[in-house]
Amino acid sequence: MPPVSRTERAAEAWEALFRAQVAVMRNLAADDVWDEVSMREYDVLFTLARAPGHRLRLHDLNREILLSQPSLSRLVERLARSGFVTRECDPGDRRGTVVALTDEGARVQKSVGRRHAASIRRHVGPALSDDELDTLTELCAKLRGAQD
Amino acid sequence: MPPVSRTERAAEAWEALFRAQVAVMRNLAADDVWDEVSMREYDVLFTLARAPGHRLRLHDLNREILLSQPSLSRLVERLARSGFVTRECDPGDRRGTVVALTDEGARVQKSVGRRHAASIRRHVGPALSDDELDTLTELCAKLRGAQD
DNA sequence: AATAGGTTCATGCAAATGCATGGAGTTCTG
DNA sequence: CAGAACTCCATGCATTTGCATGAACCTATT
Repeated sequence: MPPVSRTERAAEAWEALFRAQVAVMRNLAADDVWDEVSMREYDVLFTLARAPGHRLRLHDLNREILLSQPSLSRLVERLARSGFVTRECDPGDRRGTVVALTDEGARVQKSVGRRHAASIRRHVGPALSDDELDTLTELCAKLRGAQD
Repeated sequence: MPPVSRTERAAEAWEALFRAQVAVMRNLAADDVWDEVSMREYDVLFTLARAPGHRLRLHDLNREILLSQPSLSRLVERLARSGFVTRECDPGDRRGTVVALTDEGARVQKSVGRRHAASIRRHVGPALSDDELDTLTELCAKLRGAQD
């Protein structure tokens, strides 16, 4: 029996998305690719690598990462101590801290990223066809785009 | 330019799924629904409510919840102190601990669940059509089913 | 331009989390 | 059937996280 009300449909979709995320995440976390950085640290390095100039305001970074502002602040502090990022003062807005990827940080991101991508292929690839993967991408992008 | 290789397709789909999950999760967490239990605690109560007899072995519960075994053990300990679950010894396998929802726990789950469902409807509902929601559900279920 | 209000980030502190480990119980093996 | 290997859970301990708060800076109002 399919869901009837709009609320049920939305709840069912979110439930399915959330559980799928948990299941895949667990397998990705179990794969042996997190020796240099943790998954959350990688997420920060990856986001910075995608940003123009390999740099982002802490506040903007916080919009991409599911962490409280103080937690991200300290995560970045640890990444800086490890030499993967630098923290500069934003000349345009002196409240701001600009987090920039170092060469070493970019190297680690690529190295871990390559192995992580292979891991994703192993765990996500076999589950769906090409068309299904594309449809999933499209629907998730649409869902994300509709958020605040 | 669409992704060409199978690895790229899988990576793009996972990236989209993950980011959508983060964006939606943030909005759901921001809604004023988590006054009685935290989101993770609710996840446990919800999983128990779905289980036959409103009870589950700790080990089985751990398969549904994205937490390490010790962390879940302590989370359940807190829920028991709050009176939302009980912890009994499994007579069939005396290593096991059976976590069972109390009446109070079921009440809280329903109360929070109702508001949470409305919250999901507000944040997920407007983003996609009925057919799209169903497709998303189906693809996520398939993806989840293919995991270990 | 002075003050009030808002934004961005860091720090103190308590709570939550994960890893390593150990104890108790079960199952497998020779 | 003895003991080795494995499974399930709890606890010690260090790390990570979030909340509350405060400092520094920016912006708007008068």
